[in-house]
Amino acid sequence: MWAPVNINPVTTSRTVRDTYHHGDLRNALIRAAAGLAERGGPDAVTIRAAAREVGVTPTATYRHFASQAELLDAAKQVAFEGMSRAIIELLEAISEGGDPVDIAVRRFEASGKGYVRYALAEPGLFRTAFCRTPPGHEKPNLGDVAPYAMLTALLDRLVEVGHLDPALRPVAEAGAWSTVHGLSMLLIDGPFQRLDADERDEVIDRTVAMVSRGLAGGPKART
Amino acid sequence: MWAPVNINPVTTSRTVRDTYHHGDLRNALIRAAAGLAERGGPDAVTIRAAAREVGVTPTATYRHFASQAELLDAAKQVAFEGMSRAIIELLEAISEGGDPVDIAVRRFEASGKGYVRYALAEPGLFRTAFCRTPPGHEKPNLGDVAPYAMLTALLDRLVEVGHLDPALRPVAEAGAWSTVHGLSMLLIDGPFQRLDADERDEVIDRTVAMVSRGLAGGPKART
DNA sequence: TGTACATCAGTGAACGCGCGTTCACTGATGTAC
DNA sequence: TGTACATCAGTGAACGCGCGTTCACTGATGTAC
Repeated sequence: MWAPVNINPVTTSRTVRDTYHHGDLRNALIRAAAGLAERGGPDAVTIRAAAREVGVTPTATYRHFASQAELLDAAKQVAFEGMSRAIIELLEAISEGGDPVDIAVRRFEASGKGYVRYALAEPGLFRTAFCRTPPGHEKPNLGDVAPYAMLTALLDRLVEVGHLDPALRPVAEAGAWSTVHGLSMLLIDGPFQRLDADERDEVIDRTVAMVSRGLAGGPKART
Repeated sequence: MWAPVNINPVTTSRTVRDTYHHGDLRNALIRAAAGLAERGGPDAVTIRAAAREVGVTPTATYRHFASQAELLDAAKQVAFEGMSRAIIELLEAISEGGDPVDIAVRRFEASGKGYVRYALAEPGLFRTAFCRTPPGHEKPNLGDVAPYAMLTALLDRLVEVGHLDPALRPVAEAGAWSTVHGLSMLLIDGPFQRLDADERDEVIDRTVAMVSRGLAGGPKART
């Protein structure tokens, strides 16, 4: 089930430069930063390490990024993009046709599993995507976060199709996102990190199913 | 709803020592480490800062802790204890008597809200409780984590009382914990940190309710 | 087509910082006699 | 009750590290004439 798929094509090209001018330093630094994040998480994303990776003086970095925070932010963006790509990949694997409710639910569940799968496959990037942003630098708009927009669409579809009670629709994003996010964290850094592959799969399946049921509205539903 | 309660009595006593021998340096260092974690999260827990706080040489710390990792671990334990206390406090506020199903569900939901509440009240300690442990130093046994044992008991009770379908009982801990953990993370460091107090309360209430319904088993339950 | 020169993208040395950790030491404590 | 001495819990100086960031600079580039 969790076959290793090349989820994120971030390369760690350690290309040695042969000209004085690099030509594409900004992008090279972003790639290096992403590679550092992949291997060591957000703490590994430093100006000096990225410059070293690219084969350039730390000072050169300041032509392209005002500070370390900006470089980290770039890595963060790469991480988010990788996550979106991973989720979309799983979403698109769901065959169309058949019962629309079933399809909508399966697409929703696939997105959740894709989220967790990305976290397990790329823990460093996952941690980077969600590392603390210094106060004042947060993304102003929640809708700008791609996975959030994706989730909103999936939930809207669940309402259209009759699976999700409209009364339970408000802020349903929070519940769904929280669950897969928490599960990811607990699996990669928390108390669930010692689970073996089978236990992990069971936990993921049952947890995602729990969210599906919870959104549908239980028999003793309490709003 | 989220009235400020003194959840964690960790003091930051900056008591100046008047004897050469401290008398209780180990505990003083733990208290200092917890204070640092409270104010600055896990990254702020350093040997030097803790020693400074207590008014002692960094070297003195090594009489009581083999390394910085051990000091951090002590702070982590304090954080977990604080969390347990906060949750128990809310649990015990639920009046007994009346419909046992209702009580069991309300206790379960209170524990979830207590978890999130602690994260919001003490983000630094919360982050410390769940900060990455270097591989090989993880807690060996999940049952040793106090909140986990508490959660298990609450879920067992939900089965006894007939709210939770026994077929859905296995690994239900994972689903419940994941949701409140993810919600906490997204609220304190993630994309939900900009929500105002009302939005936040709505998100918490609806998300916890979603878990309750999901555990009970929805109309279109898919195991 | 050739050249002067402004602009741009890098270099290299240096700063100050806080960290974990080690070392040889010394002052305080308490116990055996 | 007094004292010698072992033990213990601290000190103080130092190490090497990697970091972010600044400075004056220089080599490469490309454009105007």
